[in-house]
Amino acid sequence: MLFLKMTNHKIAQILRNVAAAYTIKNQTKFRFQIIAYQKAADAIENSTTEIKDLIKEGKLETLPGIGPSIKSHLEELVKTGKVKHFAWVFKDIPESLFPLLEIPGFGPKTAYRLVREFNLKDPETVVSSLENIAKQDKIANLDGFGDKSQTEIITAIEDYKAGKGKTSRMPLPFASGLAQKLVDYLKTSRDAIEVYPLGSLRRMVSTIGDIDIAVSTKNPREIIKHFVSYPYKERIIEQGKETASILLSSGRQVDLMTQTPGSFGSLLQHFTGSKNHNVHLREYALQKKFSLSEHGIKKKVKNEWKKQDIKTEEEFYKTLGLDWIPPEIREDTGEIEASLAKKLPVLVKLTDIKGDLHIHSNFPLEPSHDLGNNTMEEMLKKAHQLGYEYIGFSEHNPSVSKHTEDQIYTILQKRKEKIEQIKSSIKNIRVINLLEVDILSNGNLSIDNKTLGLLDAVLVSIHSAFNMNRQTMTKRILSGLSHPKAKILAHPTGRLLESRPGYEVDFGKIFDFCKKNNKALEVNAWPTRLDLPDIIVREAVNNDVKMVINTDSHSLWQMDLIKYGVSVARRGWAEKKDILNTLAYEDFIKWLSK
DNA sequence: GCCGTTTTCGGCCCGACTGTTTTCAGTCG
Repeated sequence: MLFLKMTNHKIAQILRNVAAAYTIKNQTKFRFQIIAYQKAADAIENSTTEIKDLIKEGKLETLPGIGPSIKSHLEELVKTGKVKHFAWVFKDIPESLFPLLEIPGFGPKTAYRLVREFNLKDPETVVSSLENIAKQDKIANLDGFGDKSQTEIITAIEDYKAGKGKTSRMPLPFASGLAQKLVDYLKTSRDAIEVYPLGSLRRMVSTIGDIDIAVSTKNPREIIKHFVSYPYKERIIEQGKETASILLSSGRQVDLMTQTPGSFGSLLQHFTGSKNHNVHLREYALQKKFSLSEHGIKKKVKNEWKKQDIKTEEEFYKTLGLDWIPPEIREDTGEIEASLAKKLPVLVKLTDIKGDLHIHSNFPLEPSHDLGNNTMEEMLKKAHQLGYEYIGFSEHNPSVSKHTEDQIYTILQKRKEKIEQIKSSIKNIRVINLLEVDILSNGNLSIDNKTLGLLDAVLVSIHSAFNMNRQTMTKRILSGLSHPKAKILAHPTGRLLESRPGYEVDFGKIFDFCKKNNKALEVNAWPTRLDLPDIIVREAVNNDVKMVINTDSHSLWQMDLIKYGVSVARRGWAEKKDILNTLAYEDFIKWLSK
């Protein structure tokens, strides 16, 4: 039955389509329903639990933005595969309209107008058909359209088909590098006083769509002229008096906003987002007779709005009676309430990290997965430079198919001798003898007890047979994790950003087990993993489950990526106490041997 | 249609930019 396979993403999409359909039906009459359905879609997209499981557990209404009405519609959807009320909303709305909404510049009104005008009915071909129609010069003479909008439609569709613009997201470190180039370029202008990357980059979101940059200046005209002359731009998307957007030849979009130094605090706050954070903040502010924007804070005095310039972000929040909120948690998931109550978390910091426990050296232990590129000595030197107290080597276990148990024992015995020798010669950093061990599909660890005895502890992880159902996978992981030597579950969801969704696991059960048995979950800092995902980190924190932040480094330079793991932990509201590798060596070892 | 540190009723963010318009609708974030 089809509906059983309905993912959260799919359900969110249906709700967004409902909002779009309401917009076409009567935007004024349904304006609050439109907002409500969009909010509900956001909540479902961000939920870590499948909607059908939430329904089973009777917890659907715990999602913010889901009330009695949408709840009953979703129950109907999951039970029967369709919803009476939605059928009514979608009546007279051609299905072919929805693919067009994926294209930048197309909203419900434009899309509806065009599919009706040209009688486009097939969702599969609507985009190409419309492109042809535009190229045949048939749009420009419609009422409300013109040559320019026709050209824009062609460009937008071509970009969309080529995957340019807002159609894909890039890993955070890649976006940081790209943004830095823009920042450096903008700083070459005399008129640029301060330049910062903001938006999802500043909030350290795992993947970034477009790059947002703010400039403090007394001369926005010059800054914008300079910006749109960026040598690596493909074209200018828009260019106004205080903002502009360009498309890079790499297909990425960059948005620029400017503000005078005296009001720069307001722009920092506005352009950092998130959108939901800002909307909530503005609603809260209204109660206090404040109106917020990127230009400043207006206060209502005797029925007249009086504008106040805001220089810094701290001042912005303070004016509203709030503590400054770290950008990483500005997602409208309780941070405004926490700030108001003076109960914001003290988030873990990069400098709190005292060691990295997931390091692959090039010690030749003939693994079935990849070996590292540097010697143990080189990696220790790097760890010392990073200010660490300790490091754990955790290469993959030797290949099971290519060795006998005795051979594996011998390899790891040699490795242990090597580590002992290093311990006696290198004194400025402590070494822990770990290993990354596969959990086989039957739940057993891939090496035997005798060999495990050579090690201080192991990280366990899934590297095969990903396609198990939730129950079996959960059982498999708990079985592997139940070995006394297994202390850390590495990259717990197995996801690869933008390419693999990760296997299905019941994290409720994993949390219970970890808490009861002193196990930890890894926050893997590898840029395309960032696994645990931030929203699951948040649940782990709420369940008092401990974590470690590791890089999974296979080369020296990768050890610097730890900051991205820290940012994931921060986005999950993790404090120092939640992260075990903030402990001093003695305390960490004490936990490891518990 | 949702929600609550004025509220279970009566609210619901704010502004830039563009194109096609002579004052605004649509889209975006």
